[in-house]
Amino acid sequence: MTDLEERFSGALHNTSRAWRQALDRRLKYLGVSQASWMTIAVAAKSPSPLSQSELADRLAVEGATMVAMVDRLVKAGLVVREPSTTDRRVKRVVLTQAGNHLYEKVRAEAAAFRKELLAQMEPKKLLAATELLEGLQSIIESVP
Amino acid sequence: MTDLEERFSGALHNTSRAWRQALDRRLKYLGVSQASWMTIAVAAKSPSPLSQSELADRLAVEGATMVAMVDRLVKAGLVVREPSTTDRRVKRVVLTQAGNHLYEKVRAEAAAFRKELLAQMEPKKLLAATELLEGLQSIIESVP
DNA sequence: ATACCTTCATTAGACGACTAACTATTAGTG
DNA sequence: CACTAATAGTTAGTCGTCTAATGAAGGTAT
Repeated sequence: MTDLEERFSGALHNTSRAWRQALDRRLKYLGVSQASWMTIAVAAKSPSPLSQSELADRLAVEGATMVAMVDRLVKAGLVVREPSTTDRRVKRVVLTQAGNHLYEKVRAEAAAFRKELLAQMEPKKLLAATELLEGLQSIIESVP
Repeated sequence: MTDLEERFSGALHNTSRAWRQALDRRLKYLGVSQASWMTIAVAAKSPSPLSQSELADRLAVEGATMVAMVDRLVKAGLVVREPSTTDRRVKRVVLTQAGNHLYEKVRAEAAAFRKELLAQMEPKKLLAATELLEGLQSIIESVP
């Protein structure tokens, strides 16, 4: 008697996990993980350089996590820390040329992968599932 | 529509992440994470004690990950390692009484939480979403 | 029976996430 | 203005995950 709710829960977590792993495998040759790429993407998309706190907020991770992430990205030569001139607590994260170059390549790969995976899905059903997931997400986030 | 695909992808990952985090918060008072609980659950459900490799397979993690997990569980007094009598490479993972007690409590909590979250979902839509996710999961897993 | 190959568990090192505690700096309130 | 709040970044320690390398044990083929 596999309960539908249990089945949904399993499908949700397994699919999300499998997706991440498959994308990580696909991007491995670029030497960059999804978490690193997402950080670079958010930094790249912003018109003006973001602080580490702003990056952490937009990626829904803690400040301490972002410190470690930026450490790695700096070490890899993809970004630099630039002290703010107006607020001496703040350091802005700026992409290097290598960072921008990498971002363009990775963005194309990730979009292609997403398209490939979802090509066989019926748009109507995909929309219905998206709406259900979004509704569920706000329910979860409103739980104490 | 690339837009929908991107929206779905975001909803999938965010919902899964939010769920895990919320459940972890809910189970925090028991002092056990979902990964630990899942390991204990698989061990508890098996009629005969499983080896670490079998546990790793069923939880879809690597052997090295399971070594660390069992280390923590042993340290917490929830399981013990028992050398196999027939194959001296193998160690079977056996729940202690504390492990069994904990499992019962956590299982009830997780099921209640799942029910609570999904209570407002329409069964028809939930089934459709489950089927879409399961289909997607097998597509992802068949990707090289 | 020896040489080779596979499997099981382990260790070491890295990544990515968290919380808790800390320093430095800024902003707000009396 | 001075005291207090809050914010930005950091460090330290833990968890969970991975890959790669290793040692011990079991199988297999010649």
